[in-house]
Amino acid sequence: MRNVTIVHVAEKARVSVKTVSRVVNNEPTVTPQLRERVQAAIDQLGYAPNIAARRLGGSRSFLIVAFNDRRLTLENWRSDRGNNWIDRMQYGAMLRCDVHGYHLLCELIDLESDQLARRVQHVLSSLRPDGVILTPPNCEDPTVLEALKRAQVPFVRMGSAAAGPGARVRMDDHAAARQLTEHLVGLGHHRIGFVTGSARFLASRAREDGYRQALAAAGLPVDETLLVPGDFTFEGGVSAAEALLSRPDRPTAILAGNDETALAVMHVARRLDIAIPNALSLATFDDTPSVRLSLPPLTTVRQPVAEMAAQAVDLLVAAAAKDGKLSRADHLLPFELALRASTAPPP
Amino acid sequence: MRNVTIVHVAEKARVSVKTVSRVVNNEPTVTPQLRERVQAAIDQLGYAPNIAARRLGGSRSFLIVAFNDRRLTLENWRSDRGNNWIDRMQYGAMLRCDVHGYHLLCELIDLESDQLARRVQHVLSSLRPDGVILTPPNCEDPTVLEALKRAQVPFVRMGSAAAGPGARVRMDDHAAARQLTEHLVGLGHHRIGFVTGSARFLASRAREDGYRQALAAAGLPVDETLLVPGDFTFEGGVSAAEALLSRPDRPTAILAGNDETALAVMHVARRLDIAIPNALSLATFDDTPSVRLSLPPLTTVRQPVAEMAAQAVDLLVAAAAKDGKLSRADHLLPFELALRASTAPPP
DNA sequence: CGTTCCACTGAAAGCGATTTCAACCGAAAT
DNA sequence: ATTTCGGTTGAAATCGCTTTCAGTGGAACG
Repeated sequence: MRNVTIVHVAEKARVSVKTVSRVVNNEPTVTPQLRERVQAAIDQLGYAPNIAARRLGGSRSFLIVAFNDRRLTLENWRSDRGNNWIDRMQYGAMLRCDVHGYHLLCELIDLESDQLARRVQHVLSSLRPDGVILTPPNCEDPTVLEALKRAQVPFVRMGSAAAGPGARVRMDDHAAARQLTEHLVGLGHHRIGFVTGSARFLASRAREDGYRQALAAAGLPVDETLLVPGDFTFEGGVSAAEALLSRPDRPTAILAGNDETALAVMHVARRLDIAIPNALSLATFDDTPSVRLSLPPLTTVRQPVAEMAAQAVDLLVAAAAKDGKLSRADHLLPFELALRASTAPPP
Repeated sequence: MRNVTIVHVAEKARVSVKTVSRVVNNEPTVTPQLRERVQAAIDQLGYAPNIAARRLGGSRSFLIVAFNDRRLTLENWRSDRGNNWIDRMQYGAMLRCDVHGYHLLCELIDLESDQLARRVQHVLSSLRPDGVILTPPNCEDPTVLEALKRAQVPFVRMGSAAAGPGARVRMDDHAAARQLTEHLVGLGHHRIGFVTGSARFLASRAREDGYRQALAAAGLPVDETLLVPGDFTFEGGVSAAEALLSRPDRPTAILAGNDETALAVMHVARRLDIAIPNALSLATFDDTPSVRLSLPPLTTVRQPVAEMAAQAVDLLVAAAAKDGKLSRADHLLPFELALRASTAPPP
């Protein structure tokens, strides 16, 4: 019973090794009759193809590598309230890997290490995965991207709007901003401030566009003075919030470009004694834990992490099955609105 | 530069393939001079041995599989407050894998599935890992254990005191109970109740022993009537707590056999209007999130999950390097006391 | 000085799949 | 009736490493 190989199956089914291989790989040119006989032998013997041999003989490894940042991972479980991005990514990826007969291999990398390029290259060359999944912050790291490109391994960047090599899978920032704005409009808000994100990121533009579009669709004018540039940092958020909230005709609601910015807005509001959500509604993006656990918890957009990972796996597997080339496409996935206590009708 | 194999290294270093292999595997019988020449070639070429070929040619696969329960995983990240056992396990395991040149492969299994045995067997026979790490609740599942035993793959059960095949790595329940009791004694408690755990589990006995030993060491008498049997369930905890707390000479502190029991004690205390920690101190084991987030948060023992995983990897790698046999040893690791608001000096 | 032995190095045979390519067979075409 | 062809099947080479075993040279020994 131990060590059942393709040869055993072939003997039992009285066919050649190659025919068994055809059945296992679902190749079309096998007569139904033979296929059935072979399948029966496989089932009876409990045969499962050896992945190492498959990799060595063929062109695929049936392996997908996910690089996780070591510091982030450590921070996550240390803090007891870390975001669960990695878990959700793994879960989604594993489920799809399973379906495709693939396996997910998680590797820790340290973006701060001077051995980073070497490390990535070693992992790739010893594992020779069919594809790599990158999550923030790895998917923005030039060293990692360069190493992947040099190794010519297909990869998907998850949850990052940054331009660059490899395919991208992320949520639809435009639609997210639109829906968040619609939510505020639906509550009765007319004057909605927007602390925009850093212009370097595509996501910022998309979010601003979504905001404008939602207002236009609601027949509301866009007051350009309510659009204040932020830069995704707390400090930037503070100045922007001060500008918005110290005006006599201050907005009744604010959309923050990201979570960090939102926390800054909360900070300023508290200082100015503006109650959230009674005097000011606040909504933001990303749904990091700090925002979920803040007082009050903030209304945000929740990224479909598991779904993104699933899609990433699908893309990589499809590429491997074809020619090992992955198009540089940009895939947008629907997201989830987390309506929480920070948004309410205007005063 | 692409696809550097051992042959290329051998040619560059002007030695045989076998010698390169010896250097890579750190075999002793290579002269320092040769070793250096080979190592230089390896570094210059950026060579990393192909894991698939290594597995196929040799007896090791350099792979360790960790089985995670699908439902638990899903529940964890859905609930937004799941315990981070899995993350911590992965982190610890990965770090050690890295050191040994191994790779960690996480696989989801569904304990409820009727395909469970098949699934486990398939994973093992296609991956042929050098070892398997089992976490609760997988490490108690007879189907999984049976499949592992039949496949003759070494495995480590983490965090479970249950007897059975495979090696175990867990915390020292005896010492944990002792320290928890000492903590209570240190606060000034003399009458400390103990709702013991289910007698089926070795951990229960160990905890009870630790409790007794701590009392003895402090020169306190053991009042046998303060030891009430629980069974690790909420209901069992309720009856035990009622028995303890309705006495006129009720204890000023209670040690609960596990977290579930502790929650039951809290429940009863609240009903009887006994304030924690003012009128009653409460401490427990396991540190599941429910206990961390309860009001007040409970003093507990925190399992050294990452360290246990690291040890598990070390054991498996050592076994693979030797003869592929893993002794059935039981390894105890030090733990961490989480002193929280549920324990205070007696009234 | 020849033999034995040890320490080191290398040649060749797998490991279990895929890939390539040749062989086969019956049906359609000539 | 023979050739041709498309669709199936199988034989053998191959992937990159380890394992096994044979060989080589020099020190130690009689």
